Amino acid sequence: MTQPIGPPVPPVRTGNVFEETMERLVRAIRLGQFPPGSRLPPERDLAELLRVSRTTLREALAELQTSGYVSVQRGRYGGSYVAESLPRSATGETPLDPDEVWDLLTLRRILEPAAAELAAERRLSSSQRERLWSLHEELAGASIDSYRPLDSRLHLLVAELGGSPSLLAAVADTRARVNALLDRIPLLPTNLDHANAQHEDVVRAVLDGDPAAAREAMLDHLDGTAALLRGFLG
Amino acid sequence: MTQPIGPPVPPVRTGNVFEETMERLVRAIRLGQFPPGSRLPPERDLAELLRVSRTTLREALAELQTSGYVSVQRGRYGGSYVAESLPRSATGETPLDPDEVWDLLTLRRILEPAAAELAAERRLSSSQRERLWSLHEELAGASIDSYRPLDSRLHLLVAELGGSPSLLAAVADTRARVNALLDRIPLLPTNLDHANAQHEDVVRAVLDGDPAAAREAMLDHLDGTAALLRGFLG
DNA sequence: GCTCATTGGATCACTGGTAGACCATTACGG
DNA sequence: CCGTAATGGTCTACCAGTGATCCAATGAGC
Repeated sequence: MTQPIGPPVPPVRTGNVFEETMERLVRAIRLGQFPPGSRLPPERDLAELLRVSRTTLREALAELQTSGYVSVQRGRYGGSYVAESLPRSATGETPLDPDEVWDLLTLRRILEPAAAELAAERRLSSSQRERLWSLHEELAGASIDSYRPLDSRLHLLVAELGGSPSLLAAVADTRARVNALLDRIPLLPTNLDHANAQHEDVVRAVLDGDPAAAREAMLDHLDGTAALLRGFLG
Repeated sequence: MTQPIGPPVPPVRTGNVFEETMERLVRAIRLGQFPPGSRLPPERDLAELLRVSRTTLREALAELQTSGYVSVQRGRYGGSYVAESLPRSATGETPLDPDEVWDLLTLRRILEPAAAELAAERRLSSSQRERLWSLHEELAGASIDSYRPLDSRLHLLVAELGGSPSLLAAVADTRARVNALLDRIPLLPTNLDHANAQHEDVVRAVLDGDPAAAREAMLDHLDGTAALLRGFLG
């Protein structure tokens, strides 16, 4: 007979609107969707984008301001500007949960190489090619403080070039959650050099239209940071 | 410079609570999480599960009742019982969107073979093995009316055995969306026979602990229904 | 056949969130 | 320098959704 149990039924609502709005904004900023130094859309537009009342959005923005994610200026050409260096998400040394780490790294290892492979299969427009390469260069020259958001941005761009919106969404989701784990461990300059070299391999393979190489390069890259994370499990 | 655009920022709230609750329930039923003929949890429990007031849940259940998904009985040992044969989701012959079809099939082709591979890598308990095999047998003997939910249930079980909750969630999500497409095309007995044979290949490979075979078998199976869907694009 | 636990059915005061109008500040363009 | 457009700041009436309580039906077990 069929057992009554199965995969969990996700709740319709989790937390209140304010909290969810905060999370969305923090997530978008940490994913580099609003890069360091850039301006957020006007409150009215952003509220519409998030399908949230302006009142609630403003509460969230106020909170983001006090926690140092954005600075707000009034008047024409004012707005909310993303900080150049994001605050470390306040995790009072919460220990990493090994199961959660394995879970997320497993999913990421499935999604991102597949996305890179897809991207390499596609005929990219010259503007897409330029965007990819210039983002890679910007990242290679980024300071350690603004590195993570731009890193995510590059990975998301690769996923975007794969052409599947649902895959892109899945990559973004997973990456946001992996980021939350990564924020608990230090970012060393040595790692950055490795990462930049690996990024270049991925970008080159995508631009060369070599799917197998793109997949492998991405796998190498991910396994690098995965090892880093696992090292902090003890 | 960084371009202002990027992957979309998902809205915090979509639709009202009633609509979302409906969707969750329909989805869970169509995914076989509440198999045909089974009883839903009591309203109070279900409301808590969905984090929704009982009032709202009851509105959704009433709607499900009138559209033929469940039948409700009062009194002790009463409750909401899932129909043996689900209503065809009322799509007034909405034409399939080729981009959406490609998008979802692409993601599914990434997730499910990976899940099958993972499942085959793991040492399964004897109760897990039995559950998998008995579900396969139940599905092979299922009527054409109750086939789809049990089919989804089997796929979800394979994903569950992979051991990654996030991967399971992603598979469930994708499958729910693919189901919505599949509901627009007829289900032929011939296809069922093929599917059952392919399911058996997958299940055997998982039980044999042969990851590569499991991946391949799942790919074969998916490409079968994918071809079916593409055939209806013209 | 009573009893009682378990379930669905109904009602209502309260609140988080919304929509929309209006005010305040700033900087560009003439 | 002034006017105006674009932006953040504030206030308020309203309502969807909640949660709590009570009622009604049903069937198992004594």
